[in-house]
Amino acid sequence: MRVRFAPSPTGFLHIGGLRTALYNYLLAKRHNGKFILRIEDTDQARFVPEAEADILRSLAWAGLDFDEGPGKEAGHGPYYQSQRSEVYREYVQQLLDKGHAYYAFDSSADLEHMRERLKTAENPQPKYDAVTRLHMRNSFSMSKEAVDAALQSGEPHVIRMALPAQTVVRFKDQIRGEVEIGTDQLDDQVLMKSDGLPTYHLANVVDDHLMGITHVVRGEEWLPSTPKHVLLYRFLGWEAPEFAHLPLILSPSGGKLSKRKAEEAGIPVSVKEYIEAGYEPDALINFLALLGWSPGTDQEIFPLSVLSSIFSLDRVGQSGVQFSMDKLRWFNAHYLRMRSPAELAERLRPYAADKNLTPSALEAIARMMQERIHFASEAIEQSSFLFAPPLRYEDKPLKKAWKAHTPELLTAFSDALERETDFTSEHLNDFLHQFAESRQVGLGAVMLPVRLALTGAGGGPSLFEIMAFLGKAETINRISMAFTQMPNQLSTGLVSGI
RNA sequence: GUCCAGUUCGUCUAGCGGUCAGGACUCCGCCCUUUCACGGCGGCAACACGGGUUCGAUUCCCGUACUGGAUACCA
Repeated sequence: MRVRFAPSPTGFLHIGGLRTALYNYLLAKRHNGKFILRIEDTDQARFVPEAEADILRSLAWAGLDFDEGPGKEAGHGPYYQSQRSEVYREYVQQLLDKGHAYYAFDSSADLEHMRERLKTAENPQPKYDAVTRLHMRNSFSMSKEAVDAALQSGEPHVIRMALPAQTVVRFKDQIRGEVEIGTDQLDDQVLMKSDGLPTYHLANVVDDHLMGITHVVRGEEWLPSTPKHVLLYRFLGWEAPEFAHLPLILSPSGGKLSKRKAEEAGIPVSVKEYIEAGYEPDALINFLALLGWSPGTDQEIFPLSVLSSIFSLDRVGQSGVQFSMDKLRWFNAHYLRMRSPAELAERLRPYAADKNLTPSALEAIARMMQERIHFASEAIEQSSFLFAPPLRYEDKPLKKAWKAHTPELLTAFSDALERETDFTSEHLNDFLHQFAESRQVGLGAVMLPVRLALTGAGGGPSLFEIMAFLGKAETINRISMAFTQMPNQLSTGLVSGI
């Protein structure tokens, strides 16, 4: 089995493109086949120079390594369509010779006029078809001599596919079953543009055949033009590959996930944005895998390696799917939690660049924040209390924490802490339990005010971990600050001295 | 307009003639916990509609509606 992902370098890799690449990759891996990358750069007008590098970078980030492609020649290259012009010329000549293609000299203005003239309410988009072509400037309407002369004089022209009239093209789609479309619904597709480059339709058929592609897995937007491709294979005397058209990713507001709609919904469209936002690649991959494919069981967590062994086309859905940031966020948090503290610490490092933290301090933060973050970046953002005393306390827990006996309790606690030498979280845990017991108070009576004094918030990581991280001096310092600031905030709503 | 696809909780989905229509995300409640979170338990919530076929349709067939895609010298 040989499959390919064939993006066009017209922009940053789209999230939907990544999913198409993923499904191709998984199918290849599942069957010990080859995953090929081909750059379809036949549109000079829309070419974006940095797009290819972005595609390569995005695929590598996601872990989708290709077996053949740019920089990985394997006898089927080149893998850039712009470098294969000779190849296309050869086959288009065959089509010309067999009468399955013809020259057309119409300018874009001519085409516009034709469409304008033939346009009616019932037929808003007139086709360049078996009837229309007789009234245009091409091999059908012109004499052989006139055509030759035009070619000789270098008149701009395209080569169009001569569609047979009144023919029903049937093909099997791996996901949708039998599909049939009549040629009366299609037009004489341009195969070779006036700039000498092929259109997608020609290039894709020629390349897929020459590269030995056995399964074409692509987006559903290609379904209606597949009959043209089937016909092309037939005209060229080739066996067509299997086709599988994936359901499209829809925006939550409906419609294809376009750049504009995605932005409105707060969904990044390009993979680049996910990389920059610090998403976990395995989380995105897992999410994308389940967006249109189902394993048939209740399991949802699948690393790429596992997906590679269980993926199959027959479990790909047929209907469009909406992208859900909520679900993706959940996957991201889940994968973050699956990391070891050391691994997570490495993920956090870029976000703590300005903090000058030791590896063990970073790992301590990783442990404290692991279960309460959805993104790596949040660990540092949400633990600012580790680096500076609170500017104010949360009102609700403060009211709950500040009782009549609290000052006295905190004083005693602070004094006892002063005498401690072992400031590990394990020991602090024992210490605090003993303290509460000796004072005949519940744990909460002392822990809530202390937590508030240290972090300013009613919730958060283990108090003992926090104390251990801050160290003895800072812990005691923040508790003593609380003596004046807590009553102050309670009576005036403001914190003094800050 | 025409053609091609599609339609199960808000979302992703399981289901392939007989199920209390299952799971996940979101939301809500309870438990665990010093707190928050994680986790556990529980709850809200779906077969687009109308005809057939059948003893019986979410499941098969036909139609309608709706949704999406295509209709370029773009992919």
